[in-house]
Amino acid sequence: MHTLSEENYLKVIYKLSDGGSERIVTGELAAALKINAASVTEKMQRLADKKLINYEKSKGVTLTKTGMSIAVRVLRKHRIWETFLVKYLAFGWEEVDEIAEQLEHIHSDKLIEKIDKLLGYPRFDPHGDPIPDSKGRFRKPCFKSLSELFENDFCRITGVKEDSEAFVTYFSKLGLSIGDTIEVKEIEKYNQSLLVKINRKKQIHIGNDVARNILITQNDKCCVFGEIDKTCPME
Amino acid sequence: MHTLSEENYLKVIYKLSDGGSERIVTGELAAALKINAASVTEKMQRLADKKLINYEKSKGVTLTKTGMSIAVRVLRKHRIWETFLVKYLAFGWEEVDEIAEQLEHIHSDKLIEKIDKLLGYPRFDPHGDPIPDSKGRFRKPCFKSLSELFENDFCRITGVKEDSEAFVTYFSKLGLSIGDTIEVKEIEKYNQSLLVKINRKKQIHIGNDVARNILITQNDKCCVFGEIDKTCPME
DNA sequence: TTATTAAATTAGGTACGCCTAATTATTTTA
DNA sequence: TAAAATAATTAGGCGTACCTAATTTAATAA
Repeated sequence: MHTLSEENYLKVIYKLSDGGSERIVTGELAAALKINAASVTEKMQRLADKKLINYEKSKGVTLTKTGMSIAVRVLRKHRIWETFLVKYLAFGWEEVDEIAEQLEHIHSDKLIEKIDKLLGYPRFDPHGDPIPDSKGRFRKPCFKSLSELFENDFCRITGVKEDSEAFVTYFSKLGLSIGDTIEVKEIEKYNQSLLVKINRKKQIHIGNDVARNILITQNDKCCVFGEIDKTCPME
Repeated sequence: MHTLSEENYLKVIYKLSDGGSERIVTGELAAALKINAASVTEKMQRLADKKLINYEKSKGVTLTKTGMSIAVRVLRKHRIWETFLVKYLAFGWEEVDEIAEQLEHIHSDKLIEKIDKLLGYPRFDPHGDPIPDSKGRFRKPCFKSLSELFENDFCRITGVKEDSEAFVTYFSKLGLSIGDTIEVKEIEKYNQSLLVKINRKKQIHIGNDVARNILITQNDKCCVFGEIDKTCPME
């Protein structure tokens, strides 16, 4: 079994490296974990000793096979718990991340399998993130973020990149939901903020910092015709 | 918020002292927590500094008001989670203690209240232990243990004193369940082991060490006539 | 009541997870 | 490419939670 601290480091490396593909540098980890860079360096050395990461001094880290599998398992638990909290206990999707941060470290495979079963083996959590199955497999949707679109592009919101309560609350406050269709009407030259039309109705402004954290899928013009199930955007 | 270690110490003191009434001595704690007595002494000093226990050197500890309320809250969470695991996830009652040991430290009042509600505010957990309500109140049944009975006494099993998987599994293996009626047929002079009749049918032998950990209630001869609901002994 | 035994405490050590300040690498940019 | 800026690492510290060994305190028996 691994420590809470280990699981957290591996999870954050996994997320920052977008599934283990990119090399992550000390400063990024320090910022994400909100701890001092010196502490991160120290921990990197210990994780490398345990063969959980590949660490090259001053050049950053990648996950090993083992490290990756631990990270994915933690992520699986996190997302299953989030789904449970929203579907079974009627929590708002913006308040579940904090609780799931703790629940994801409960060491009982049997428990998480049973909850997974209770939920009907969902493949996506309430934030639109894919839930790895018990063997660690999941469909990794390589969605763009809203900030990558051009004027007049259509898309559908599939998830958010940032899980923090602050962001998710703001996202809701803007009147946005997962599953919404978006049409980019205008991109402001000055600061790349977007004027968009939501569900072919309301028009709002979205700052570039926000747009970067909104994940979307572009089915060409599909979203113009297809019915979209707003309550269950994961199917 | 308190640390995991603090919560565990306070919980164990509470349990050993039978609800905070008795004074607990270093060695008992060391044995219960399976750590060295020197480490316990050290921790006692820190808990005393934080006014969570009353500590007199070499004379043991009692809980303060604050310490007691933390212990009861942890116990509440433990027992609610156990009930959840058994009722919602079909865990066996002998396997839930270990998982609840971890779940009891999740810091979210809202979460535990929601689970309590989901379960319909149960007052007893699957082991027969009372669940404190959100204000810390609970009915403390001062039941005897089976080992205190005399020959020809009748009683009904209401719970167990020891939660360990080893004990609880053995308890089941003997063919015993909470709610069973017991008639003490004979007490062996040599080692105080008991020959008992379960539910007026099967006769078995129970060692004194086991009998000490079985809690019972004696409703005079009531159990002879009254119907007993074996599936729900808590009501 | 004193000697013996048992239990609790103190002293001193390890590992972890964090910190700040000083040093060394690496990148920028002039 | 050399100087300046930025990032990473090392050195040295602190608090917590454990440990063993030595000592002190309390309980028991002679």
